[in-house]
Amino acid sequence: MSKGIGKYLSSNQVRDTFLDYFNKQGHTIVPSSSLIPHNDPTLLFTNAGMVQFKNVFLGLESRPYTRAASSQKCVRAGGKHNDLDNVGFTKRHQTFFEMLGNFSFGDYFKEEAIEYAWDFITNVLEIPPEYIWVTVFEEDDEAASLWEKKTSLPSSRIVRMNHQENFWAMGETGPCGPCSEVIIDRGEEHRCGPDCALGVCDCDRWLEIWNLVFMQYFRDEEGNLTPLPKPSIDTGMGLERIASVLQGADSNFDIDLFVPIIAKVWEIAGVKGESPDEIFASRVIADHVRACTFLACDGVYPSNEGRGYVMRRILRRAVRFGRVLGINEPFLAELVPVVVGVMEDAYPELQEKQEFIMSVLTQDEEKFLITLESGQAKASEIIHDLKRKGQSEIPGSQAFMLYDTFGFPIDLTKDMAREAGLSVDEAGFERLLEEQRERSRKARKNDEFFNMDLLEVIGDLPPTEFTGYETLEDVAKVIAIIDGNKRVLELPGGSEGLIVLDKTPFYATSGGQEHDTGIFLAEDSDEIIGTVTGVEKSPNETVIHRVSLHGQSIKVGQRLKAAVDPHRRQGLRQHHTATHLLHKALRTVLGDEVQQAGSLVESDRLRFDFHYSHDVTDSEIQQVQNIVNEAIMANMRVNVYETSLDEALEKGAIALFQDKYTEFVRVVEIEGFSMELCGGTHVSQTGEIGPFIIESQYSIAAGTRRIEAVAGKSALHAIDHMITSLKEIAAELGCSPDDIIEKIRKLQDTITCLQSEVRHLKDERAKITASLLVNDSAKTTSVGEHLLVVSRHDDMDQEELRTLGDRLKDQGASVVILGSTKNDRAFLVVMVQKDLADMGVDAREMVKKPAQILGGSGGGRKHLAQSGGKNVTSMDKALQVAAAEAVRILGDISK
RNA sequence: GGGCGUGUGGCUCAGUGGGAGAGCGUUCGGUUCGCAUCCGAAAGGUCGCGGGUUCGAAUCCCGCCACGUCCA
Repeated sequence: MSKGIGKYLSSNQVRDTFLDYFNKQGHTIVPSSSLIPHNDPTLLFTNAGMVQFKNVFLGLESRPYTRAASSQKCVRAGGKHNDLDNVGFTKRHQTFFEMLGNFSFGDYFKEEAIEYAWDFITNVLEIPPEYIWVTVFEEDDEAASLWEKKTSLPSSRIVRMNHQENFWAMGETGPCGPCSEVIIDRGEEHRCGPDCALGVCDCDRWLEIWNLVFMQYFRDEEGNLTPLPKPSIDTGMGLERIASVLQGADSNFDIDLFVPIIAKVWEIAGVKGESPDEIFASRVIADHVRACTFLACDGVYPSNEGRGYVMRRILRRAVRFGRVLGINEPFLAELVPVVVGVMEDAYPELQEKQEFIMSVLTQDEEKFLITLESGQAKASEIIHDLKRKGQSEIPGSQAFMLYDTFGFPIDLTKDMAREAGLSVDEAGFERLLEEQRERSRKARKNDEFFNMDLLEVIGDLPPTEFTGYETLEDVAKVIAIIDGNKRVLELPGGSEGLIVLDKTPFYATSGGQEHDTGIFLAEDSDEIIGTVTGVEKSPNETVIHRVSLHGQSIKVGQRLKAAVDPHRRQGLRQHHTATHLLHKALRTVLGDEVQQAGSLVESDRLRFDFHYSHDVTDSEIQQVQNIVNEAIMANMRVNVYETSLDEALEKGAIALFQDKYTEFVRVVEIEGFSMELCGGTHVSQTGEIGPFIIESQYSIAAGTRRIEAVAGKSALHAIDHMITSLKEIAAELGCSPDDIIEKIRKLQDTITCLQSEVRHLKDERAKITASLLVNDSAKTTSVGEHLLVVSRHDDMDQEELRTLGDRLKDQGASVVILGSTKNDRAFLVVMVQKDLADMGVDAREMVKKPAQILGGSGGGRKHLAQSGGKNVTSMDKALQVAAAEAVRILGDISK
């Protein structure tokens, strides 16, 4: 390890020093938000420091401060920014990292941003100016001259870069602007070649450590840039990168945040990190286990879709590199305490959830090991098969099947192929993968309410004021109408469209609670204008009503009366408050390990998903239900109020999304029982909820369980239904409802007895019938030394005929032909003794012709053939024909 | 959301349109001082659910459910 540049600081010190510095410059220190972006459907994970401030930059949300600084945990994997497959190959890529940033929301701009950056780097971190280069956007003379004026940088080290490199945008439209990067020149010895220069190559000599974004324009749909009235600053400095500079680490993985984790990996694997492979694999594992630890901590769970799927991919990649090191059993959980130890100062929540995180990781590892094992078996089979056929390449289709269907990683397929001396058609594999991607993308279109088009159309609309906590009816003004993803001024009568009001009593689908429905009325006449069938809320809190108009049209600017359906709302309130009671009851009965994973509140039922790693017994569910019902009967007050987040948390409120740092949060407190942050609508006394019934409890994924329950009227209906059913069952069984179980058990016993008795009797009857038949000259024919039995037994089914045939063979019959008609169907069974069948006497030949006569077809095996048809009247004829056929064949064999 | 795969006894699975099976486990009996082993026997199945095709479906077709897996 070479000597560091600047002042040696531990990573924890870097983080503290940064926040401390900006705090002294009047910045509010904002804690890292969750890795799960709140209310942002366009983003899979928080991937930059500015994510939690997005709405502030867009002017949709205001904060009590205009300058802020944070150290933000980030994940870049899945979605647009995907570094997953690069991790390990480079010295800098990580799936999980921390981003240090300072932000100005219309406060200071370029000058201060540059001054702070320079001051922090040269005076606080003590990095000598001669190591520093900066880049600016080629048209940004202002930034270039500021660097020259405000710092001691010579102009030769201020490099202008093009649009692609140094112009930043949030999306297709929205705030954007030039940026400026601070770069450390690590010295000649790190150069990649003779042409090594900033902006020319992309090697490790030139280390970008800090990006300063100057948000000064707004880009509209046509791509026009208009200056923002209040330009803003968004900066980002990778903690691991700057730490690597200060600590003289060759790569990010050589800093103090990684060293203990990598050491533990080596310890588990029993290696010393001597070969490039060992170093490579242990770096990947260290990065991935950090990502998985933090993801699990923020409530992400490995699964087969969305965020959970990305997490699973990270986790499984780590496991695969574990195998490279010779680790063949679950080991990631052993690394978690090391990660926690390194990170807990900055993220104390890790310590609290350590056990939980460990069990989440181990569970998915175990699953993956099973997948690998079965994939390996499949791959062996394929390879064996190909070698037998003398082929030298595994076709892309086979490799893809292993990957796609059985989850067997392609590189493992390649390894196995290599060991067997085969190659893999990788191009074919890639082609199939691309086809699959294309299919998925196509199927994606148009299935969400907020598609990109709609988001664009409503982008400039303000948040809608929600008045529905206080009232169910309100007079409001129409401020926008959308018809087929286009803004219009008028929506004609009889049609459907989306309507935005300046304020609304309608609750939009959010926080798991379903939307209200209701009607729009004319302001003066109370005539119904339209029916509201759906209500959604955009990411910037604009409420959008899906409305089906009656006779008259509706215009922008018009005033109308918005009225919520009170019955539906009451159902929603009952089920929402019941959900809070249920949540608390679950934690009381099962412990604090219970963590809400999802919740759905409808007007006639509720669904509650939660993480819990053990079985839940019926009696525990019963206890939970009792606690909820007692809480309802106690008729507790439900207080809803706004307070600051800190105060709410201090009082012990359960917050699901700690990253939603608005000034005030809404607390729903059930007096003396539970307290949660919640934006939903609730009853005012728990007694309003009525009866509460848990209808089912089951597992929806490993470690995740779901409860479905009903309250209020739905619960009454459920109870009614159950009582009626019980009464009907009791009446049918001729006993009282209390005795139903006992009665059914008795009946089941009786059935079992009868069944075995019937089987026994049928067998007996078959034996007797058989012995009568073989002695009945009318039913038997001797062909040479072979005995043929032909007989008809109506009302027997095929199985009974076969049993009878078996008994006849026992008693010496060589060939048995049995017929039966039952329920307007004709059956024919032909059986041949095994030795005769081996000699070539084929039962199938005897069944073909008669089958035609019966109006069907038939077949089977040599010793047993069956046929049938619908011509029941031809049964005797069919038997005759079969018999004649048998005589002929037996005659041939006897010669 | 889309694709592929799987679903058969308590468990692991075989069974490519014609009589529902194997191994392990369970119970009983034998062997043994006893256990393991070994021998013999028995119990245990709506072949995930629902339709369809067929004389006949665990098997073929369609729909649904669950699980696995890849893609988005």
